[in-house]
Amino acid sequence: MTRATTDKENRRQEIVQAVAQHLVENGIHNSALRALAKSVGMSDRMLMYYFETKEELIAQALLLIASGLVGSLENVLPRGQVSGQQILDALRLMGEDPAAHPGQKLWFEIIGLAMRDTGPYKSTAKQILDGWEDWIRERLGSKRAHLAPTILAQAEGEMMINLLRRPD
Amino acid sequence: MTRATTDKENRRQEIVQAVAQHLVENGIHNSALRALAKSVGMSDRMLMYYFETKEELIAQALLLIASGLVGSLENVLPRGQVSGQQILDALRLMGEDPAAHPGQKLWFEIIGLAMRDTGPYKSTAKQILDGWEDWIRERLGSKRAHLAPTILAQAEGEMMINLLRRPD
DNA sequence: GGCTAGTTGTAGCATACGCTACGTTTACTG
DNA sequence: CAGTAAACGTAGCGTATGCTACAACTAGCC
Repeated sequence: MTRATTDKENRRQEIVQAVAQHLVENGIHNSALRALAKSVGMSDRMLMYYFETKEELIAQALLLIASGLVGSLENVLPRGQVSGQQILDALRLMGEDPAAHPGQKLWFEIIGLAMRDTGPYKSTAKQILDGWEDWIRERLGSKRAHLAPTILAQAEGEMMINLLRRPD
Repeated sequence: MTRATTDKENRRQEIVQAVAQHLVENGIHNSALRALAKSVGMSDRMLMYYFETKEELIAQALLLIASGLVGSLENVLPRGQVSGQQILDALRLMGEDPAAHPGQKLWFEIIGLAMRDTGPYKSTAKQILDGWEDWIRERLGSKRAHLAPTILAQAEGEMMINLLRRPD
């Protein structure tokens, strides 16, 4: 029984992984249950077999994306004694990478949904935001840690405006 | 015939007005045709009589909101020779007014939809963004006008983060 | 009064969505 | 091998959505 549980749990993780990828590539807007099932390679019936509701599935996928996103930041800058300007420059550089754009779009899609919080979007958005702020604070060092909220806001604002004004 | 056209046009404007109000109060997420019709005080059938598609109706309402929003900014600060800090402070003060929150939520909802641009959201978002940037540039005066994009990003980022972290 | 054009109500179509009923297959245990 | 529970496929339910067909009413003009 424990073995079966483990297998099922592994399967669930694979599904969450595939759904997360689908979300990044296609957005929440184009993620009906049937479309997700197609991306995962199974029927929507099976998604409901492995997860109670669509909302639970999406929540887990967003969680995975959030942890991956914050984790990927970990090694791009050393901790402590980095100036705010250097942090902003690093974030700007990362933001310009076209490979990062789908994830950024998804991020602001989540924010839009969080505004009328139905479901897991608001908590996920807060979590990602906190992750970023912690990351900034750690680079700044304790002496300038109070600048973190301002730098975060600047970076978020620039990211949003760039996405809106980009042609694509 | 010209008279009939005028009457119909007036009626259209009234509808757009009511729909705009509904959008600000309830968000795009809760704005199905039948819900809009109820707010306007007519049947959804009539909405389709006055407008070709729902998309056209929403687009016009968003346009009205955008122009009203930028227009309301006009007299809160004098033009020219205002420092970036003063502008940011003024925007922060406005953003803290609870009466402004529904509009702000709608704003980020529009941005989220603009990310997968289906319909009028992206152009409306750009338009509002340009309006704000122009407003900032005019307050700064020509000497410091180049600071406008940075200030705009800072203000947008702070507004977004505040909305996400607010309890409600 | 008839006629036409603009206006409105009733009812419902077609599609998409999240989710489920129900039966069948698979795989493991005794 | 028999029996049982997990794993899956097929089909479709109920609801919501954007939109429309169709008939009826109203108003102005001859």
